[in-house]
Amino acid sequence: MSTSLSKADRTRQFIIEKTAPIFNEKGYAGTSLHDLTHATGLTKGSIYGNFENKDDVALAVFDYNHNKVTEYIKARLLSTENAIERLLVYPEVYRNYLKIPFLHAGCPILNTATEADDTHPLLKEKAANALSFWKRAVENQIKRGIARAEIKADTNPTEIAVILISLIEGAFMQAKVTGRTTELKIAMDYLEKLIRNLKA
Amino acid sequence: MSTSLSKADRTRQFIIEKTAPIFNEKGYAGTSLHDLTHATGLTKGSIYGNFENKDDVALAVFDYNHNKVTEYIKARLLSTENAIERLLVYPEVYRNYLKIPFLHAGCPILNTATEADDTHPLLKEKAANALSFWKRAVENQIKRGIARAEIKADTNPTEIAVILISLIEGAFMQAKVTGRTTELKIAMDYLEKLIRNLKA
DNA sequence: TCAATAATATACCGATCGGTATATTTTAAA
DNA sequence: TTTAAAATATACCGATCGGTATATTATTGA
Repeated sequence: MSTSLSKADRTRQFIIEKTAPIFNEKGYAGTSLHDLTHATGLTKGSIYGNFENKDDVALAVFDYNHNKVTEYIKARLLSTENAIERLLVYPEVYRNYLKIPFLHAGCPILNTATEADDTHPLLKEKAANALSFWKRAVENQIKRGIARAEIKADTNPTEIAVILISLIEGAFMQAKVTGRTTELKIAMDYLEKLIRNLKA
Repeated sequence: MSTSLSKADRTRQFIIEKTAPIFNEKGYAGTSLHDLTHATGLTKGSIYGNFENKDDVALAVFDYNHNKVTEYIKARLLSTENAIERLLVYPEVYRNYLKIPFLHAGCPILNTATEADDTHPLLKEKAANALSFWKRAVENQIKRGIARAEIKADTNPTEIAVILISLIEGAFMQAKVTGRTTELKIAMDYLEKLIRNLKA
């Protein structure tokens, strides 16, 4: 065999990859089984042979979408050692979201959080965990920067992390709904200034 | 008659008021006709006698929800003449969103913008207009504050408006999905500092 | 190469979707 | 009080929803 994955594992992955953009675009309630069969070219029988139900697909898709963003950011973070430069990766990435295919339909965390908060406990929990993960990652970058004497010692890691996430998500939402990047650019410019001001 | 409104007008208003929280909670795609009949105690015939279709209800409900928030903010804005105090109304209101019934299910702009951006052009436009309206209102408060010499003359009204909106929406989303207000509090504390720093 | 088995397709289920034609009831002006 | 019109309820439509039992096909270890 050319791969160690079973046929089912490959089909499962295939379904996730093909339907990921749809869930991110239309949301959980807005995505139908027909959308899944149409996007994959498979039948319901095949989809239900690999997933328990629609929920099961949605949860796997969230992980996939979130992972894509995380990997993309991570690769850029590791391209520099400097803590300030690393923090600047965030505004840089989201400012250019139009150039990043899997961010076109929106931030998976934002989309999922907003739809699922009152309706879908499992998705809600996944979105909440993703946010915690993101916050901790930013906090750790700041702590590392303080330890390396690249960031002011009196910087509050949690505060900066929360501001960074809020600005990105809030501005991203505006960009998506207005169809222009004016506000996103303003917010990311401000965030960059704020980050540069952390320099020791 | 005790009111000048026709029966139909009153029923129409009744339907809007009763279904407003549901649309804000479940979203457009997640709200069914059954939800509407259940919430109102009316039948489909009655609802379709007063509205053209589900879209028509959703659009009217968005206006209603958005108007409620706007009126609430406006009343508090007018309680003070000072520009800084007026700007502080925004973090103060959203920080306490749990105490405000029609904000429990989330900010109607955020909810609508996130769901409708790729799926529902009319709702998307309404959300975009609401954002423009909000931005202009904040800008005008800042310009007024500069004219009254209460705010630094070199303040950029648009920049502050965008930061204010982004921080509120981004932090609000986090509060809704995590179920705690820690992040919202941090973001609103920061926003208050930022606003107080505008003082001339 | 050949079975056993795993994976996928077909055909169907009841429930619910948004929507409507028509009958009944309520409103309100004369 | 009567009556025409407006408002609401009833009963139904076809389409689509998520989901499943079973038949067919493809895979894979022996």
